[in-house]
Amino acid sequence: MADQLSDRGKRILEAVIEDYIATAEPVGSRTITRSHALALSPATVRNVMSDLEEMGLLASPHTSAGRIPTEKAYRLYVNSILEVKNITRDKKDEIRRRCQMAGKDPAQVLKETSRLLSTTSSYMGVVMAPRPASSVFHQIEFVKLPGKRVLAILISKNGTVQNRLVQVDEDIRQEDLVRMANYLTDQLQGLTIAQVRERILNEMNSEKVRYDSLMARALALSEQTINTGNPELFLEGQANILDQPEFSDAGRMREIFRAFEKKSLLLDLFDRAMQADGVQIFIGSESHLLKMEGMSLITSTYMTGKDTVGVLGVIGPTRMGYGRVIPIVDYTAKLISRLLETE
Amino acid sequence: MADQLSDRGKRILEAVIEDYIATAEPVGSRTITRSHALALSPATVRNVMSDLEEMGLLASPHTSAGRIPTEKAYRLYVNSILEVKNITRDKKDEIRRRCQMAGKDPAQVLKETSRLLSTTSSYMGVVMAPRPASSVFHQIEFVKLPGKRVLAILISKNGTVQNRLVQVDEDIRQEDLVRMANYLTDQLQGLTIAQVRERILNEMNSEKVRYDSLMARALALSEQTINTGNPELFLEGQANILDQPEFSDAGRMREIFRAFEKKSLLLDLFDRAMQADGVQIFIGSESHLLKMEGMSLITSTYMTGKDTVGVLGVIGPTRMGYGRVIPIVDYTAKLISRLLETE
DNA sequence: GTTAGCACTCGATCAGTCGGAGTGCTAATC
DNA sequence: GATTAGCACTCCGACTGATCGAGTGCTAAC
Repeated sequence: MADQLSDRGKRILEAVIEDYIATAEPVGSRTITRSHALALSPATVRNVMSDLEEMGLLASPHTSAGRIPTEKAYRLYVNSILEVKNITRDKKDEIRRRCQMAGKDPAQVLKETSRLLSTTSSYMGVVMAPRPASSVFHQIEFVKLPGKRVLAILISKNGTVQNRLVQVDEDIRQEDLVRMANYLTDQLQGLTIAQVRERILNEMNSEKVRYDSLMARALALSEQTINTGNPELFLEGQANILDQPEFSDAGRMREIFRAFEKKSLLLDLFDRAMQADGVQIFIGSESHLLKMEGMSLITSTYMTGKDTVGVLGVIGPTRMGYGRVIPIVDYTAKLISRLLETE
Repeated sequence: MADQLSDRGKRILEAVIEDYIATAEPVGSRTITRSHALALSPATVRNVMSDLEEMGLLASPHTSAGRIPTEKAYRLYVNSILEVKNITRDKKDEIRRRCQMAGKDPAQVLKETSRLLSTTSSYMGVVMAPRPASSVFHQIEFVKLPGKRVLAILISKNGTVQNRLVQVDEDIRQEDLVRMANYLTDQLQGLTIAQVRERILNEMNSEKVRYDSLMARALALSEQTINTGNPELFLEGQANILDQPEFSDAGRMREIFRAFEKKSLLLDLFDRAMQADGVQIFIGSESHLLKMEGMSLITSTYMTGKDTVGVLGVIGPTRMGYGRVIPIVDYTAKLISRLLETE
């Protein structure tokens, strides 16, 4: 048969994938003729399936089991067969209702969102917070606390707050701290946090500052407060993947959990997802993460105002209800963007 | 035989428990005579074990397996047999080294501590943050951000920071915000956060405020910022318990993970642990948590200055290396207390 | 009180059997 | 020429029975 996928081939591939998604069992020719009104006999379906196998779209675990879609098949399915459903009214309401988190700590909002993604999709929810380095500086403050401690607070225009508790020798006065903070706030207007850091490091080495011990200390304080490190990653609903039959094996399960404990791997992946706007889908090994074998990731970027600032998504088995989950991710991302913009 | 536990009985019970902790397999009479120099024959040991079983300290899964310690046995072991080892020099160094987290976000410190507990014990680490309601108010601030947003920041004497992003109608001026914040900061000196909340709710209903719309709004802002809810709980190293053979069953594993997703259950338990200072041990069903069957919890309280503020600990299987883990929990709690005090 | 000896029990393991599901091929049919 | 019925074949999984080893409880001897 042709290398080209016939229309009938497509329909049968779709049937296999959908059955497999539903049952996690290899799909046989009989099953398909029964459940999908194709008006074809099992024998015919077998012929077609054999062709699909040759094209690398199906695989059989062994001779007398049914067949399983390959990654290539999922990719094809997602690209050109799947019709993304509209999100159901119910889901929409549920998401909207649970997004009523006005007045919450901004970090909490993202965590809640991650949990929301996990429960609505029944897979794992992931949200990558905005990269601290790229947000825009708004204000810095130093607050003197009892016990020779100073709390430094760094506020960004997008409303995120970084703070550090630092011990100092006791002869700093609150008035001096305020003066320093005002001066710095003035100096650093309009810079991104990354630039702020650079500026401060420069200043610290400048001649002028060398002889101003107060300023030197203020700069040191600021420097300790600035976090240009990795953005936070909120991973919720890990227990959900325990329900997936393909991970019922204890060893496999352990591997996956260990992999997710190392968040750096996921961060890389999410960084890649942030390169392009909108919904993206990584199927199995496409993510180039060894441990992601058998797992897929659906992501979408979210924004504050006009800037793409973060990524959120759902991680599940390759055998995932794409048609159902894609709109959930999409809708949630849009809702969060709106929430971050106005609130 | 007597109801009273003989000295020999104790030694044999100890041997069974230690073997079982090491291997997770039911322990037979032979094994014991071999590994622990008791100078007794297997038959004698069998007799004693039979007595121990009658006393409810041992149980046999079936006739021809060895025996397993019961919860009662663990309790006895922990109370009167176990000699808690001194913490090893290595562990001490490791913990101390990893506690060098000066300049970190206070919440991060606790999270790190939890991870530290999990890796040094190779079970699960848990840290309950100080109850927000009971910390002492220090300062409140309102910062106007672009886009009709106001960031409210609540600072406690212990260095914790709560912040909320709130949308407002645009006619509030930064000067007014500062004035309000200063006024409130002045009014609320010395109160706990819980008292602050109460005071604010009272004020909001007072006659005077009714006609001062600016003040009314400031109060509303503050009220939204205050979180008197549950303290945060940092649970790290969940993957570690997957290594325990008794949880290799997928169903059991799922149950446990699900249980830990509901943090409220653990919070209750930790609240109980906070009633008494120092190290405490909950064995299996003693915690009155249904899902804690087969698991034990070792906790210690930690303090800032003279006040007990939180609890940290390790969760592992009942079959846990108590002698090894207890000093780890103890030492970590002391170290964190010192860290929170000075820093 | 302790121990050696022995019969007994029970789970784990392994080989063998059987049935069901599914395939591929061939020949008949539309 | 495409489709289908029929059939032999393959392979897995579930079940069965036999065997083995670890461990026990009991009894009688030390």
